[in-house]
Amino acid sequence: MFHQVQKRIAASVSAYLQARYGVEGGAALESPKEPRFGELSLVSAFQLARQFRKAPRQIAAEIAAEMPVPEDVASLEIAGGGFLNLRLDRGRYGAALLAGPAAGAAGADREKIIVEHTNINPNKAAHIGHLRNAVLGDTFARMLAAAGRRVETQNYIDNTGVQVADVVAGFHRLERKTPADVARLIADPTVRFDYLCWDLYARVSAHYQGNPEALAWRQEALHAIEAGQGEMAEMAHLVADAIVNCHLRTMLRLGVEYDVLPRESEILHLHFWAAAFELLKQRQAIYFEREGKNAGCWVMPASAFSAAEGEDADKVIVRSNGTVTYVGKDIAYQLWKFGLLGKDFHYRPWMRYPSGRELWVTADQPCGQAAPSFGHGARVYNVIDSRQSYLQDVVAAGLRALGYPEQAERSIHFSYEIVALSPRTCVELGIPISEEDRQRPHVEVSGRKGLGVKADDLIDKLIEKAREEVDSRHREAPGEERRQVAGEIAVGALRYFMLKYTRNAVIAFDLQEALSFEGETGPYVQYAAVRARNILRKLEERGERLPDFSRELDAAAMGRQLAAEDFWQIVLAVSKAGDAVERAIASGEPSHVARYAFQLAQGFNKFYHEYPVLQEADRERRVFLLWLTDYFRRELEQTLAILGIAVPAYM
RNA sequence: GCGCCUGUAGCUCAGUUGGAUAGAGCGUCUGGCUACGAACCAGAAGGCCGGGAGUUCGAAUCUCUCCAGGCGCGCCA
Repeated sequence: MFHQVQKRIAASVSAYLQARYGVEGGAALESPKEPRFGELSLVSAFQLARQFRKAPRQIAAEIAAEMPVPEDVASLEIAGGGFLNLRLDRGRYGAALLAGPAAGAAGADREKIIVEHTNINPNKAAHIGHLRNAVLGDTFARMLAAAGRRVETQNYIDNTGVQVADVVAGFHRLERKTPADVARLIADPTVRFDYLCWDLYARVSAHYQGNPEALAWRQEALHAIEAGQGEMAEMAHLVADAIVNCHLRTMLRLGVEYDVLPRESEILHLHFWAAAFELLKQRQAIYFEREGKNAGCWVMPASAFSAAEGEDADKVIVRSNGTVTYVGKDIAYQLWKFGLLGKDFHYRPWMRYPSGRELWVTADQPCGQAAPSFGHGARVYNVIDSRQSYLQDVVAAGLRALGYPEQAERSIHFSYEIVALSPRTCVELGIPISEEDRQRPHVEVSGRKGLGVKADDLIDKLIEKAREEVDSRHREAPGEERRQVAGEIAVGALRYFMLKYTRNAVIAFDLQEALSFEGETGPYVQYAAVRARNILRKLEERGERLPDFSRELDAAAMGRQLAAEDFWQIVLAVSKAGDAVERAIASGEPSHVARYAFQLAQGFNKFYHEYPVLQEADRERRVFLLWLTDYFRRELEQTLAILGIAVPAYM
């Protein structure tokens, strides 16, 4: 609500400033530092001061005297050196809240926003780093949807890459297994296939270390996979599909779902690269190098994507042996996302989520079932860790060089820093670390060596810990119910932990800290929502009903109640949810919503402590307090839903 | 060598397009359960915002410089 009111006021003030002073920039409105300064502060006087060579305070006085007061505003006053502080009309504001949100203007013509995330190599179990990616992407998609945007979630699967090839080589060469053997392992319910591959991949990598000639295995597997024939190709298919299912199951534990799985195999078989290659050559975005170290390659000049010059910085797109690099394929894929490639995949259903949502996968031929329209995004967010920013720059440069500057601008590298481990957590997990690492704030671990924390292990551990807490508080409740609650708390803790940091902060994952359910955590916020529900449930247990607020409270009553500074500040804070979401979208920073959720919970816990709602004797106040409780509940639930966090039945 | 990111309380981190007296959690210390169940609340201590210079009415925020740390710069993905 606050967001809409602020927009209305800004429009009104901007119109005045434009007419009176001819300024184009709009009204400089911000939230004052302290509540006593009102709800909004206009600082335009400072900016105008220079231009008109007058004291800021004098200009503020002019504005205060001449500007028509916007209808949401009750009063305005000059403060400090030239601030113009606005106070909202509390009764009007409260009445608007009672009336509920205005219907959103959602239309089918809304442009589509694509969020691509997760993108885990399908050759081993997911680890905590992947969880940060998935939770960031999933939450951002939820934020966009909550704000009325049309969103499509993609999870790209590199099922023909080196990492899959290495595991196939491991099965074939180290384990001497046939595709049938691998299929049996996958079907065996006692085998955790993704864990098995995790270890096998580490063994293969170690073997390469000691026996460099064994790298030929990788080439052998890659060729087989690319040709799409033979036992190894078959095995690669089995492994990748099975691991994708493992990943989907892991992610679903956190409530993460996708719309479509674009796969590298189809990009290959449907010759996406050939189409992109033609475009790149036609538009002269790349050129054939005849001499120097890149002789025989098609390269993109460094000037296209960085400040550096010279052939050293040029990026090879097609190798001298004619094969395309990863970046080249990524340019083709990125073109498809914007609907610029002139080609599309075929699709078939992969699975249906319990929620009812259908997940599709790309296919190289029609399956006979009508699929939704995928791709054709107006804006694309690629959730990829910050170490790949150089490559993302090259991809965007490719779009620009092809004559698509707007798309390059809207091709957003949604980068984030890695998840490292705290030294003490390494020790706890039995990961060997050097003396030097022990002194550092965090230690990066290697998936190649099989070190690190598997996502499912972490989730299991969190559930176990949550279960202990639940059991100690609710011995009487049915076991199945307690299991459910513990699961929701565990997921709440994990998702919040991944979201509370800004994207470019390195998370030093500390088991103890992540397992904590106190302070700035998901469970703290969940607890506030549960407490709000408890009050309302208690009311019904006492044989009462929730009043019809819009009938029992009018603008005058709201005005009377909101005259109390305490209540006004609470209502104001609760009404800023939409503001937090918009800020998070504009800055691409989901942590804003996480932090807002925490503030909201803090506000509620304080309210809960100070005002025994059900004991209130004054009738109007009691109805108001019940309304406020219900309002808190709604916003807490909605904000948690955006974060992908459930509200447990009890805590 | 070049490029990007980071440096804020003992620790981990916030800090809106530059705005009024720099915030939170953890940890430490002191209080508060009579069930709207304390996974909570109240209070205290704790800061030359890495150093320096500049821009201006105003800088944690912008510019330059130095210091410290991280990451990237493959015909790997």
